[in-house]
Amino acid sequence: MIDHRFSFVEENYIKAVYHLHAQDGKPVSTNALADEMQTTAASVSDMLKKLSQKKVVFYQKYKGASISPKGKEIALKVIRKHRLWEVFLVDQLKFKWDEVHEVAEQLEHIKSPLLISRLDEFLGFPKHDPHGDPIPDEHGNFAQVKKEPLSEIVMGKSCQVIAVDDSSTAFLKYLDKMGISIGTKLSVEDKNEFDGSIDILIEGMKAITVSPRAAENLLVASE
Amino acid sequence: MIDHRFSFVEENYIKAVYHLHAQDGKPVSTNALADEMQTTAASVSDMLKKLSQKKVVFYQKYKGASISPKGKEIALKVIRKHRLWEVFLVDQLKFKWDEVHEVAEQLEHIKSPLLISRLDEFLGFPKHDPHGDPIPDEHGNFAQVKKEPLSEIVMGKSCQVIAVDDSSTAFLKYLDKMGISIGTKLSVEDKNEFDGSIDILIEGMKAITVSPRAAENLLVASE
DNA sequence: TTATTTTTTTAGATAATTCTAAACATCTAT
DNA sequence: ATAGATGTTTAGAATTATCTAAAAAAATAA
Repeated sequence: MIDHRFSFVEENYIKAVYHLHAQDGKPVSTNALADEMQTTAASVSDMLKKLSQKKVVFYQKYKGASISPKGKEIALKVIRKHRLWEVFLVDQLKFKWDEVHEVAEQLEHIKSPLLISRLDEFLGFPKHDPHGDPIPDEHGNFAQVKKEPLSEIVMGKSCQVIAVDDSSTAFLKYLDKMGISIGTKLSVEDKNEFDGSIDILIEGMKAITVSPRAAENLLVASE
Repeated sequence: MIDHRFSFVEENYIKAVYHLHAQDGKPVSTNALADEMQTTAASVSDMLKKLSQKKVVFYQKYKGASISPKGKEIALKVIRKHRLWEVFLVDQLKFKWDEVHEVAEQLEHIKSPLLISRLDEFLGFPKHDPHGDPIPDEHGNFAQVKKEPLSEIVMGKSCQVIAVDDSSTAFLKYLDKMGISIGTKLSVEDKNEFDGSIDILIEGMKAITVSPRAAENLLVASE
């Protein structure tokens, strides 16, 4: 079995196809990929043709692309690396949530299975990255917890913050100020009809009100 | 001042010119570089022309290349990153001496000043890498201890192992077995005329004999 | 259903890095 | 000092990833 070697750029395309394809299961359009990759539709077209030949995506002209089993394997390896490095940066090097992305984008392409298994061990085999996203194991398996926006939780229910949909600095700063982070347990106390804001009780102690905008971007797992 | 961005490949050439140039201060020949970079003289020629335009090397056709102040600055930054990552791999991730090089070659190109300053701090501001080579600070300064091969040390003198000239697995395994590592203090007890082997006393306790070949590749600082 | 708009693909160029083969410069030994 | 060996550079081509502009296909709206 020939083990293709993929360039950084190719890995990024594979990851993007995986992410966009995973969202709804429908093939990813050339334009959607161009948007994601910050490039032109022409470049995407060329690259999809190549990746299709390398059998990491399924691609039909004018019909978009979807991820192949081989592509999924590669994507999950890169995602595993990305998220492990994020844990390292935040837990060990005291990076803030919003400082890790650019660096992890580089580190995820380092090729060394030994490095990753040692890093995983060093970090204590974490199951989630600092944004609450699950970290695949070496076989690409991960437990996907059902994520819902806080805005969808019915009144009275308890839940735990496991991720955010918006990773902007502004939002993360807002959460910091509110005393909300990944892992925070809270219950929905009331929903205000007139503006959609939600009253929550953090860890059964502090009562605060969050805006509808915030509630849509806070992803929680209900208990 | 325009801040050129250098590719991985360019950084590797700059590093190679710095290392080879530093050895004796003479300009580096095209062939020597081709050898070091595992490529052809033609490729080196092309690259030197480019690096000369970017003012990181001084280069005259048929006369070889030497490092410029700007090139030295870049080389030292890359070397600093390489050695800090080596410390991380060995001290934190339990890599062996001979497992770190390939991975560090990749990690040294990650661009993030914050990452490196945090890593430096995390590691406790180490002054030497696992092979005993000094780690430049953020300004490129490092204390160069006078390194001599053990074979040059006069009888009766005490010294400390600070580096190795040969990083082959075979040699490193040999040292492991002998109980010698970076930092080992020893004294030269006797030199055997007939085969050039040297009797040493490790830490004033264990007496062993090392081959002339080993003595040439063990770099020590005499006290 | 045909015309118009949008999306996607191709064609043709550019830039970076590498290669082989051929030309050229320098060194060395007679 | 010159011929042959060695070292170095140029010329020309291949590869990867990108772009713009133009052509082709698909979607949409009258």
